[in-house]
Amino acid sequence: MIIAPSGVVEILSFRFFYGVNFMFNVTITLRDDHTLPLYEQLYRYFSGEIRSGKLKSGERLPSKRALSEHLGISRSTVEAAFDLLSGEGYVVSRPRSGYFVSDFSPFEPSAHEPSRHEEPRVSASSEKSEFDFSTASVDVSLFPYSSWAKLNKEVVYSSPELLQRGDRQGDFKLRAALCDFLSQYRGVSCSPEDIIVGAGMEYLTGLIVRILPESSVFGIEDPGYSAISDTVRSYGRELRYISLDVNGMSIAALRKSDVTAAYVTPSHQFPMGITMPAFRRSRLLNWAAEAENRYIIEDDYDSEFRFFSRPIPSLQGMDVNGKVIYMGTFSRSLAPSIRMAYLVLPKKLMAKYRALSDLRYSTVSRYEQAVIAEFLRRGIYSRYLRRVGNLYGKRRAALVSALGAIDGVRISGADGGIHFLLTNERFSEPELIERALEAGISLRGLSPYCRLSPPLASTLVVGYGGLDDSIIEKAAGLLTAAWK
Amino acid sequence: MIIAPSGVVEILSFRFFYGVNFMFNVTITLRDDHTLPLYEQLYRYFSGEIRSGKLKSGERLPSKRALSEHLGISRSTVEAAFDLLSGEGYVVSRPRSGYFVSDFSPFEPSAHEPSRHEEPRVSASSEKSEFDFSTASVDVSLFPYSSWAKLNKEVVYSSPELLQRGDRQGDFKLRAALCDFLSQYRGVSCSPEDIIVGAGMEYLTGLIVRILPESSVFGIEDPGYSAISDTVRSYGRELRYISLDVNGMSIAALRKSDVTAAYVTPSHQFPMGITMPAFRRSRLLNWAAEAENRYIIEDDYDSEFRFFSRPIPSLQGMDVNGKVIYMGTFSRSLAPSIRMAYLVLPKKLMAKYRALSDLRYSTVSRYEQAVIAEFLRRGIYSRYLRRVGNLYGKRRAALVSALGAIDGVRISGADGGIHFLLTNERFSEPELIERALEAGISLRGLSPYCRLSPPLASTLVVGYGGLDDSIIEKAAGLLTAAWK
DNA sequence: GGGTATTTGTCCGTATGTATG
DNA sequence: TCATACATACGGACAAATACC
Repeated sequence: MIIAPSGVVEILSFRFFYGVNFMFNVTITLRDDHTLPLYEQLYRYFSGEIRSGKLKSGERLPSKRALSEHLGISRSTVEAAFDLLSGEGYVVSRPRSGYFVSDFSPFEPSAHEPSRHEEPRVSASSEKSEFDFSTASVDVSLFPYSSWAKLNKEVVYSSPELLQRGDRQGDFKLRAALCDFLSQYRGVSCSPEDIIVGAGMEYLTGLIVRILPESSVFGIEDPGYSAISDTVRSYGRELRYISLDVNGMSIAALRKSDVTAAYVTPSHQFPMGITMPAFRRSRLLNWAAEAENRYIIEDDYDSEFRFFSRPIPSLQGMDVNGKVIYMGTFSRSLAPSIRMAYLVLPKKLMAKYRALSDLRYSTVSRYEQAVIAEFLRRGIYSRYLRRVGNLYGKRRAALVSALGAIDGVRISGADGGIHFLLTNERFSEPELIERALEAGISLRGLSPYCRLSPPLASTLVVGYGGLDDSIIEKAAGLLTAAWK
Repeated sequence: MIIAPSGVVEILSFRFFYGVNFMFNVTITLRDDHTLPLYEQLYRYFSGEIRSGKLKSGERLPSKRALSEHLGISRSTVEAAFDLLSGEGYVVSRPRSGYFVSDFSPFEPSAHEPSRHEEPRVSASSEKSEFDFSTASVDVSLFPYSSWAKLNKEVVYSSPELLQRGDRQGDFKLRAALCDFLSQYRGVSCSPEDIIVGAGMEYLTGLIVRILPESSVFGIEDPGYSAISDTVRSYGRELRYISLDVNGMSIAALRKSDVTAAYVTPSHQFPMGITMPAFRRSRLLNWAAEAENRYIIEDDYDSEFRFFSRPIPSLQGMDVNGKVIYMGTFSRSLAPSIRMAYLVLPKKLMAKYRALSDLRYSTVSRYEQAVIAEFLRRGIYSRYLRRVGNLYGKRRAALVSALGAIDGVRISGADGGIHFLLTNERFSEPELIERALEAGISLRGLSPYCRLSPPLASTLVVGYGGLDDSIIEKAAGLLTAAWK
């Protein structure tokens, strides 16, 4: 403790933990004339906190040891204060356990300030109506909880090494497993060195924007939607909208633009649901090969779920010129809360990534990396994908048949992914939405994803990832009535 | 004590328990004229009891506390009596045990020492023969594996909701728990709304750079080291080096510069180990308050571990003008592989964060967020911090005493954190390093952290977070020889 | 679930300062 | 100045409760 020269007031401020991890931040003012003994000050502090309701009944006080250590005073001093408190009924001692604020509050009823942090009411995003046709929702009812929990446990006890800093690109084991998986299921050709694991797609798109030359001009699909457009804007880079034709991004439109980085979702284009055919893919690759600074960003969105046609190998796998940045995520296939996504970078760009000196650590917990790696290695992930794919397939079939039966309704883009387009030319898009809403069903139109006029009029984007199977018939009935 | 009106004799009768449940029944007669001092009366009483054989040899007297309390007199009074008794051989004191009636042989072969030799603590990675003096290493041997695994399991099964997309700032529960923790533990004043949880310090520094005005000029400590310098450069922002004085970042130097965002580590400056005193803190805050666009970035580096001086509440807590960005991390306190850090933003900057539309999702797994939240809520985290702090404290003490004993060596900046400075002016800094290296010990000098010449010549930065306790003596021996 | 290390209230002796005659 | 009584503060030892593995 610091005692200042005579007359001077010295401020001691200190902190400590207590009980369910509370910490006080107390300021004790000690005068060199010892106006108030330490234990008295302590006593006053605590009794005040208790009276004011900041320390609520049942809460634990810090242990005498912890308190004395953190304050740098003797345990007995603390003990004296605690004795006073317990003598006056503020606290009760539970031997070898702690001091707890008394149950009854014999003191002023205290204008209790229980304004502990109130959890904000569900925001619009997490608000779940009965009919969830959002394209962002995914079904997690099949999530392999027990495998996850079991692997977690295994992993935690596996090696203390996993507590240490890991590779900034992601743990090698994970990247190796991912490599195998991608090569086998997505025709991606890469080695673990080419992979970067990061905390979600958004993080990785930021990385891409930083890695590509500053002069890059990003081209995104129109209609389309991707976090990358926001990212590009956030970083002050140029952005162009490239129109689609039936096979995906129009090469003609791309050539007419000054775009150097084309962002595409060839697997199951959002929102049109187009799967880019092989010949278009090769034309796209040709475009990229024509200039040094041209790149393709392949977002392998929703590639995990296909129902009819065989999955088409990734653009990345067809590329021989190191022009494709491949990206995928576990957030959509496994669960949105899993913040893990991956990039496969061409060697040249990987060199630029390595030069980014501010990225020295992975953004993903190594435990979670290890769990996912085992998921991949043991085939749990692919089994899970099959099961969920099945579920989605059945749901899609039920939904397509139910909605397709409505007069005037046509379905398209439904051969994969977890959304499709619904067209009903009897009404305009706003009318469709409005009438559905009156029936209690919230639907989204195609226009919001379009810069130019939508390629399909009177069309809605229907997501069924989060839809409850049991209400499909009901929803179809309601919509039939609404659109009559 | 009751003093009766003059002349009247007052009888105090009392009884108390002691030892193996013995009970005295004593009567003391006190006269108001104080014919005999209390201690004298007590002395007479006990000596009489002993002589008369009522108190037999080996029996224990009541403790001074118990006696004084039950008699309503001061412990010193009892003590005076006991001193007399023991001075005259009636009783012997067995320290920390009690007073015992002597047997007639005046001495007892003093109570056996239980010989409590310290078992050398075997750290988990004890087989490492390396001398790890890196400042980046931390000790994870005490990591609460089972709590972690258990909570993980709990959390996985707790609610399917945790699989869904979470709040981009981090789950509310975590932020609330963090809020409580920071407020109590670090004197940070904030509400959950002010907090952003992200995938590590590096990610968050990137965020800060993006949130602050583009015209910002960042000032970092010299000597110093922070990911933010790389980040600032990566984003093409301006960077200045601000010199330190003994109290941390020099306000004079800061004022001379055009810096608008001052990055500081007030808790335990790296590498100098300076803890910024309160008056410097308030001057820094004043600097920030003087202009609209000025901000302080408070990196609460190594605040978790302090050994001597009392922790000083955070700058953020002292700030009333919304000028401080507070940042902390679990990576260093819990384990490097845990990729979770947090920002506390002033309202104004939080608004700018919310406007960043490319950041729609949290970068941290919700499972891990939930686990950490429970860690905080249940006090596991604070207990863990205490335990690790203890470990570091002991290691620091051993290391300081071992290295400090080397001729010419001075230690500084060792009152907290997990590194300190070692100065040995017998050699130049390169010589110190070279000679240590020849002895097989890799050490780092102060200069690499300095833009200008180091404030201390012949100085090394010694980290001991990852050091094996068992080799401290050996290392000290080697260094003694190397620096002879 | 059982064993061990740590934490914790409790009790203890001790040292020093101070007010009051 | 001294004796008396009290006030304040310190840290060791112990056993039960608890955390951790």
